[in-house]
Amino acid sequence: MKKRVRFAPSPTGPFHIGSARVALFNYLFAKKNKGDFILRIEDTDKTRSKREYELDIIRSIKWLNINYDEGVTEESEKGSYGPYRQSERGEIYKKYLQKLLQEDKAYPCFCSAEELEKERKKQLERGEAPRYSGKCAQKKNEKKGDFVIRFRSPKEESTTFNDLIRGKVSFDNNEIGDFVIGKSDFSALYNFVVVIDDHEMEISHVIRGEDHISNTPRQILIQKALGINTPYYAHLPLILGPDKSKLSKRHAAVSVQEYKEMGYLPEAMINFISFLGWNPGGEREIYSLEEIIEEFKLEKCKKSGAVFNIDKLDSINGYYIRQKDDNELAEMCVPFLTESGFLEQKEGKYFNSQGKQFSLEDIAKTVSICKERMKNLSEITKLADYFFAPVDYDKEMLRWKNMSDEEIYDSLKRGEEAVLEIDKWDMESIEKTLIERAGSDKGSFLWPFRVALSGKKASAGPFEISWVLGRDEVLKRLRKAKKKL
RNA sequence: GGCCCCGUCGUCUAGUCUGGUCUAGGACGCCAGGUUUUCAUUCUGGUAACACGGGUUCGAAUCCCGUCGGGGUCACCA
Repeated sequence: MKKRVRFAPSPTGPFHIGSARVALFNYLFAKKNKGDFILRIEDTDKTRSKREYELDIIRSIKWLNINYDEGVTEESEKGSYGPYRQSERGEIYKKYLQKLLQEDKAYPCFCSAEELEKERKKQLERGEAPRYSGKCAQKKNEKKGDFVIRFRSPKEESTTFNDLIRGKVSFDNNEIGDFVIGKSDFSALYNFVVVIDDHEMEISHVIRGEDHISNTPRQILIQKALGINTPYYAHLPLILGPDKSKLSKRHAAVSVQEYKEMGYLPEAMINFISFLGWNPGGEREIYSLEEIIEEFKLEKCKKSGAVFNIDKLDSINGYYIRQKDDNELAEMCVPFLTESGFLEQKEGKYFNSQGKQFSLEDIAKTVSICKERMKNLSEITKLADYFFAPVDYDKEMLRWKNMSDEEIYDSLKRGEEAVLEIDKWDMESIEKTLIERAGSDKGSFLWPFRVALSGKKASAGPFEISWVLGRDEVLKRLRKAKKKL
C-alpha cells in the first residue's frame, strides 16, 4: 500500500520552528518511502484561524524546500482528496457526526459551560483527571437550546497503540471520558475532524509531535466506533528551550520567518532541525536534504526532546555560507544591505548613499572577503559597512602597540607609496608589494593601513580590502588617516 | 494532582534492540597552542557524560525492578 502522510497545521499564528520540523519529518518519510506528502490546513477554529498565517505556513515550507504533493497552495490547492481546508469540509464531518448519533455512539449534551467548569474544578481538586460525568448520556431527545455532541467512550479496558518511535503506549479507557466531538450546528471539533480527514485522505502514517500522544486513544476510539482503519502513529519528541520545556517565544525566536530574516540559510535550517532528535548514526553532520532523505528512518528518531542550541545552528549556518558561491551569496545579501540602508536599488543597479554605483560583481567581491566571518546573512551589514559607507574612527585606533604619531604617519605614508607602486590591481600583486614594503615589522605597517581602510579593530585583511576598494579609494582613505595625526 | 512519555559530556548526539571490541566516540561551546597585522577561517591538543540504588551475569551505558529527576497532556483550541 502506498504510504501517505500529512502535515496538518493550524493557521493561528506565525509558523513555528517546531511545526517546521514536524513537516520536515513527514516530508522525509514520504520521500524516502516514495509516498505522498499532504498539506492540510486545520482551520476549524474560525475565530483564531487567519489567511495570513496560512500563507505564512505555505511560504515558510516553500522557503525550506519542503515540497508537498497535495494540499493547499498559495493560489488554490492541488490533489484529488480535497478540499484540503477543514473549514471547507463541513458537510463531510456532518455526515459522520449524524451517523454516530444515529447509532447512539455519540449523544447530545445540554450541560451548561458553567456547570461543566464547576465540575472540572472539583475533579482537579480531588486530584482526578477531569472528565465528563455522563449526566446527559442516558437522556433521550431533550430538545432545548444548544448542545454539544459527546462521544460515548468505553469505560472498561484500555486502548493501546504501537507507536513507531516509542513502542507500545497504553491508556486506560476510563480515564478518557465522553469528550466533545461536535456542536449542535454539526460543526466538528479537532479529535473528530482529524480522524475523518485522515481516513478520507487515506493517510497511512500519522507523524506528529509528542504533544498529541494523549489525543491518540481518543482518535482510535472514534475510528473503532466508525469502523474505519487506524493508521500507524509516530510521535516525535519536542524541541525544547534551554530550560527543557517546550520551545516558545520566551526562549528564542520561534517562527521560521524570523530565522529567514536573521539570515539563516534554508539548507542550514534543514540540516540542523533534522538532526534534532534524529541521527543517521555515525559521525558526519553535514547532510543535504537529498542525503537526509536517503538516510531517513523513523526508527532512528530519539524518544527524548532536544534543546534548540542556537550556537550549533550558527556554526552550521556559517559552514553553509562559506560553501556558497560568491555571486549567489551576494544576491542573498543584497536584501540585507538594502534593508539596512547601505544600498539602494534603482533600475537593477545599486547605489550607496553617496550615489556611488555598485555592480553585483562588486558586491560579490565584498561578500567573498567577509563570508568566513559570517554566521548569518544579516551580519554582512556590520562586516561590510566600510565598503559602502565612509569610515569614521578614533585616531587612537590607528596605533599599533606603542607607535608614536610620527611613526604611524610614516607608516601610512609608506603605505601610500606602496599602493602607487602596485602595477596590477589583483590580490597577488597587492599582497606581494605590501608585504615587501612591510619588512620584518609587519604589525606597525599593516595595522594602521588596515584600520585606515576599515575603521575597525577587527575586519578582513588589508590586501583583501584594498583589492575590493580599488586604488583610488585606498589612497583616499590613507590620506584621510594621515590628516588625523 | 491523574494519565502518558522520557533520562549518555553544558548542548546536539554515536553506542542500547543483538550485554564483552566503550579506560564511552563525534560535533557545538569553552580553554590552550600553531598559522596570522586584527578579527575570522583553518589545524593541533584539552575540558566534560552513561541520573541514583538494587538486582541478573564471569562481565551492564546496554537486560530487570525500584527511586529520583525532567517533560507532555488533561477545553464547546488544535
